[in-house]
Amino acid sequence: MSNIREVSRAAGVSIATVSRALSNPEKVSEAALKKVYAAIEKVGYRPNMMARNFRAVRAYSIVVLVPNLSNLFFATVIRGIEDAAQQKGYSVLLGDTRDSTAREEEYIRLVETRQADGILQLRPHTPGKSLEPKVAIPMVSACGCENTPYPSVRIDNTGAAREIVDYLIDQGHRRIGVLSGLVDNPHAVDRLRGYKEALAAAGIPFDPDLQINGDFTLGSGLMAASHFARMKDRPTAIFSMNDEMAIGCLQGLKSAGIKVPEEMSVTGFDDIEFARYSDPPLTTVAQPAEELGRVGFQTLLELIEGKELGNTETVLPYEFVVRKSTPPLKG
Amino acid sequence: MSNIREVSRAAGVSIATVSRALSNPEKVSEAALKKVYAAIEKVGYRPNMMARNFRAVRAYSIVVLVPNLSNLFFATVIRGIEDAAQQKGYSVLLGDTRDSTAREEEYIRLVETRQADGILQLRPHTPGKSLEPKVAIPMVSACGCENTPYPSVRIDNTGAAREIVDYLIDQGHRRIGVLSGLVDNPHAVDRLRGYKEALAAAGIPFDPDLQINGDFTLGSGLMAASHFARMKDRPTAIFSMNDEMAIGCLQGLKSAGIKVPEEMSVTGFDDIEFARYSDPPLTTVAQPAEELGRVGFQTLLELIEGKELGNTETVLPYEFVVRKSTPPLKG
DNA sequence: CTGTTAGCGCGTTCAG
DNA sequence: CTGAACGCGCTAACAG
Repeated sequence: MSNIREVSRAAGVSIATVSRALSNPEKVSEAALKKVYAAIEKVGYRPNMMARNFRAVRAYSIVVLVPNLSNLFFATVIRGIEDAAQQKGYSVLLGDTRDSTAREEEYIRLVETRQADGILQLRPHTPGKSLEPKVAIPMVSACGCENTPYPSVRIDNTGAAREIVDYLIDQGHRRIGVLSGLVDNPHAVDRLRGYKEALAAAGIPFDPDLQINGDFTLGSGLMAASHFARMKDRPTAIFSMNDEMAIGCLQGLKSAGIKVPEEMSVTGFDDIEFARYSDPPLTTVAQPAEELGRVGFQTLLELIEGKELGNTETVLPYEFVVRKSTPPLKG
Repeated sequence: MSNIREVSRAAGVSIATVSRALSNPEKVSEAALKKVYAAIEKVGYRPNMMARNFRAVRAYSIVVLVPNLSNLFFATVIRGIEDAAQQKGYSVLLGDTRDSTAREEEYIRLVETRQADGILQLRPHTPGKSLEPKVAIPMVSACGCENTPYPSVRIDNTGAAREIVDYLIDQGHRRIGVLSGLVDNPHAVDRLRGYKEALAAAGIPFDPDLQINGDFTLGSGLMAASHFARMKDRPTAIFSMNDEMAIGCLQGLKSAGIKVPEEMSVTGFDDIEFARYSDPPLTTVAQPAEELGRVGFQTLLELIEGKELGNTETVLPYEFVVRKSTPPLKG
């Protein structure tokens, strides 16, 4: 627990010289530098970052708000964030909010009390329900949705959904079920719009009976499957809004005796690694998860450093991935 | 950005009184309290935690070192950690080290420079390769292995592995493949011992050809499957050391035309949520992941607060979960 | 190039 | 019960 004063004593120079030797070595003579480095070694000095940051009025850390850390898509985004943050000397404070705005508020306090410099929000913004952007709280959305009222980085969810459903229609499907998220989930909203647009473009009327809302978990996919299985006029394909639900759905369909993909096509969204290992492997949309995290961090850093960004949107490209869960419809 | 001085001015009391009103309200008169609270409201005061922590010589944060955040088992442990930490007013700094000791060292620096108070290590300890415990760096292992040289919380990996393999033997298997981790991975070491003990107890000789080493990822499970599939004298069951590899293996076996579980039993380890949704659902060992995290944090907190723990071990119970991937062997 | 001085925001003496 | 004064470890401004 030695401090800068001990170093200065051991080196026989002033405290200021030690400080300069560390942050502006070019302003210190060779001789003094040598003495300082030797002294640092000798007394085992480590600068106290709390003191340094305190002076700098910057915590050099950001908080990442994630609705559910066990969601592999989010986990991957976080890896990207951490990667970028570490390169810039920032640490990442984890806030698993379990979809609770109240918990989010608690983490906001970390930046209000200067324990963190900004917020990277992974939960998409729901007007009237989510944390509203506050001035003086740098915040950016790292895997957001349309109409986010603060800077965001995202993919074109609507377009990606449209592309998937277009593909299913091309494969011959006319009755396409949709396994959505909760009605007010913004990702669900955007993707549902894409689904409807694709249907409309093909002249297929939207049938509300074919929409089942889950919550992006495996379990809700399983539940949804049993609904779909029991329908009198069952769909021939299901567009699921994430891979977890699609995989849950796969199992539900099988245990209902429905063969996938022979009797039912299923698509996912995100392209988590498990999507390649399901049976059958899932046709899905690959989001550039790590990149979303990296770009999200960079955007946040600009905000922290004082740039005015308004509610800039950065839209990154996605990739449509065809696997075996969507063969052409027979008959 | 108001500070305590502004509050004191607005309230017409001294700085010390404001400070006391916040941390020892019982030592302040009713009248003064009211004035202080009103002033805080009025100037929009938020205590500067950096300053407070700086004085307290405590960061009120810990760093969690995780080898791979995309591993669902670790993600769940972290949820437990964060839960416990938040309750005690601590924040969690994330360190995804991607199995690199060098990266771990960088995070150690965070506590050396007082940005964090201690380390919660999720990577099991490999002698001569892992971070060695340093005095003055509070560190605990939250899902450790046997012979960890600092306080640890874990399950009985050897016992759990033995129990799984015993069960396979009971189901009639004599040739049981093992899908291990890398040779120096401590979890692999402990679990391999359990595998061998179970074999020995049943009088089955250990056959090194039946051991394939992966790296706990889906991909390595897939690779291993093709090895197993090509063996002349193929095993009738595979004990995989985690669920991800087991699920990867499942797919590899299927694409090699081997039916699971009819022609091959497969077991996992950890009981991640996907284990219930694979085809067939996996027989596995459920680790109390969140609890490991919670207890790990509590142990670390004791260390931070100055208790001497030596290399205490806390062993938590696991649960053996039988699903459909392990029917009795026919013939 | 170097040392001296003055705080950053807060908690904690110690008198009153 | 209250206030003035000091210092935590460090950096920045200013002289020399």
